[in-house]
Amino acid sequence: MTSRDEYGNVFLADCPARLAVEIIADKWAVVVIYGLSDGPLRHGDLVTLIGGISKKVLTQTLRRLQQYGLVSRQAYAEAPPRVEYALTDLGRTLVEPIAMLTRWSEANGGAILDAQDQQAAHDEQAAQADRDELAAT
Amino acid sequence: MTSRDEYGNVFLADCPARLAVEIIADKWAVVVIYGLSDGPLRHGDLVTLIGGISKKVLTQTLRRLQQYGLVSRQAYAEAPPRVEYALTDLGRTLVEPIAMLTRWSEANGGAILDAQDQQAAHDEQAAQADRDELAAT
DNA sequence: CTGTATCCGATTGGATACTG
DNA sequence: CAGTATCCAATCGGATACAG
Repeated sequence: MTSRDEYGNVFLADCPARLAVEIIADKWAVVVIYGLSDGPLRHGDLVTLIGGISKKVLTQTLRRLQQYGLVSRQAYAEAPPRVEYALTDLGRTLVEPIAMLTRWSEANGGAILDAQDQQAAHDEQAAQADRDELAAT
Repeated sequence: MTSRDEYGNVFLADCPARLAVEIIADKWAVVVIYGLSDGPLRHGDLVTLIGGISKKVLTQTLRRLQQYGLVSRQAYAEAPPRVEYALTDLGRTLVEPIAMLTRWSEANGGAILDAQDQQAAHDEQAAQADRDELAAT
């Protein structure tokens, strides 16, 4: 019994622990869930709220989240049409884990940017070394 | 000041809160970090530990995590060559949020599968209704 | 063993225009 | 407003072969 088993084998493709990965391994799914965490929103509201997402992709994302039972869709028979999306009870249980990730981001975002800068500097240094080595031949 | 601002605007593309999303929104990155959480591993070990990942993609993922300063790479000048990957201090701070997600998966995996089944049944019902409607014309 | 390089099919996502 | 359909470019990821 290795410690890996305690974690529930994230590594096997059919393992339930991969479900969360499947869901949140989608840039937009996370943002959409987060955007709905304050309450129901309409399709157009989400488009404007979330920067850089297209209608098509938003719809796709919402459909997927519906499939998972994380988001519910309520259409009103009005003119003009109105459709509201909201988190289900199940979906709301995901808000806290996601919030934890954004908190991590806020806490460590600076460190990551620094690491990227250092990495870039290191790469540049290595590239310079390569050029020197090449020139020496 | 809306409650959204408290969360730090996950919605703007240049917001630091999106960093975690950028990192996590990669199926393999999560699994790799999780795989390294018990200690350093070699490239080949990771390939066999993680089911379904190719050498190429593993290398790409490791490079990206290096860029973020989450993973360190230690090469030993031996024959045969040996390379070990390990989480950095920064990388280790991500283990707990990720573990939280897998715990969520284990707790709610069943509910999601149920929701998918219900959704499938609902879709089938709707498809049947469509066929009926079509037949009535 | 640890990568890199190349080819190539599959999938993604954006723009646009159109329906209800 | 909400959503679909279509086209199209770009990226992803797997397989294979090759290099250090």
